[in-house]
Amino acid sequence: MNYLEFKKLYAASSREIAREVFLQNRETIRTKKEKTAVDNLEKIFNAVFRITYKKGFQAMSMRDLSRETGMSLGSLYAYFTGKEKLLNIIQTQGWLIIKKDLAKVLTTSEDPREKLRAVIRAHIFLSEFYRPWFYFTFMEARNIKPTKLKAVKSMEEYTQQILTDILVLGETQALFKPGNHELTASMIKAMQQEWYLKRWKYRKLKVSVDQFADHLIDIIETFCLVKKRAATCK
Amino acid sequence: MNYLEFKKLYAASSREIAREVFLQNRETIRTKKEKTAVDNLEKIFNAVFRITYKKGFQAMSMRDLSRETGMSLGSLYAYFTGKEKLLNIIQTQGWLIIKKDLAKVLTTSEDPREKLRAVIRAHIFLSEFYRPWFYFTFMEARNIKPTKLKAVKSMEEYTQQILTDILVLGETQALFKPGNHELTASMIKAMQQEWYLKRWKYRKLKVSVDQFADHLIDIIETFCLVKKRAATCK
DNA sequence: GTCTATACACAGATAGAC
DNA sequence: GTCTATCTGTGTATAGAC
Repeated sequence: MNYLEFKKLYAASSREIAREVFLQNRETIRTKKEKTAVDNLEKIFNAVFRITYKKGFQAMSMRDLSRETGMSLGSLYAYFTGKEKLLNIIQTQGWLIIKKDLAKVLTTSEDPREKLRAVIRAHIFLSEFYRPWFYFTFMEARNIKPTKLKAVKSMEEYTQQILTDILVLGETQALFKPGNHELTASMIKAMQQEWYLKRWKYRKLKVSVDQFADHLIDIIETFCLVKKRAATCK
Repeated sequence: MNYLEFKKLYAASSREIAREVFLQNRETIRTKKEKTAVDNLEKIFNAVFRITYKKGFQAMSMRDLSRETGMSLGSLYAYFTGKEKLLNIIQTQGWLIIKKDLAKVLTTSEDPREKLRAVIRAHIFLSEFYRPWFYFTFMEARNIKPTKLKAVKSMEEYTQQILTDILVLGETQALFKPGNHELTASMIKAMQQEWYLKRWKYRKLKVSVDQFADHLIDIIETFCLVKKRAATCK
């Protein structure tokens, strides 16, 4: 499956996320009319991503956000009780998106080789589609209060566990070589992250998301599969 | 070469870095006595790393820094003209360290296979030794003024170019398979970065820096080398 | 060379008009 | 539902005593 096909099948739109945030925060959002609220939430999130990409969340002032959205300070505070709550909403929602879509992918195949390919691709494609959400969640992870911090680390652990499990399953079926699967899973995650952390680099190199995913899968399959046609170091 | 041997041969001490900063900023540092200045600079850098690891540079106040170093606000300003200058000093110095030590490694061997291993290991070992500097430089890269931004991107490009050149050289000698070497070099960089960005994960998995480097080299050699003994997916 | 006390700007947040 | 005007805390930075 390539990126275009994936996009059609799995990804919710940016607007649907805003709608979900609205539904889950109805009691604190002062604007009750759905269309207005969802419109504004979408505007707010996009503005946050634009500003924080350049200087980070802490350095973004509410006045910056007011300017970028075209909304007044007072209006902004109708949508969240404070700056910290806004941070919280974005981080929580980001994690929910990933988890939901990854779960769908997991059920697609029984063959560990297929499964591995599907999960690696899905994660990269999701991070492409929701790049601002992924980038933000990674870069602002430090600002999470200790109470919520556990949830973020376990998200890293959750996605890594999925990969490790597939590698272990493949070994029991004699499809994958034995080895330190946890470490290999970590390396896969590192390469996946590269895609959304250094997007500017790949734009410059003119590497598409499909090429990137194929290359990563090629490296991992050459390393893990018991037999494999001679791969090129492409 | 393992980490212990590397450490003895290449790495400057944390104190020597502070001394170099002192020498390069003599005109702006108000404290003229070398020992006092270097002592305090070392204390300041360590405090900055401890604080910003948890909450980032923007969120660190000068009062935080005063508390952590045990120095007063007034004293701190004797060492840099402002918070922004402090950021600048750390980022510049971090880059100088890496460049100098990497250059030394490059001259060690003529065989591309040896060279590739040496460069990959050296980068990981340096990032282990100077972990706070690497972590800080990566995470605070966004806060650099556009005038200095070019230097940071070219640092990423510089280290990547070294890897690409080795892969291309190896291909011309029929030691490495043909392929998209630039993309492979990117993937190597991504995995190297993983080591200093997610140190907590490897502490938990009880993976040493030597194991990590070996695993990364194993993956890349399995993918790139023309012939290779059957590798385990360890 | 280092400290305390303080100036001054700007942040987050809210009250109340429209 | 959105705006403007404003409160209050905290930030960076400095002046001047010791």
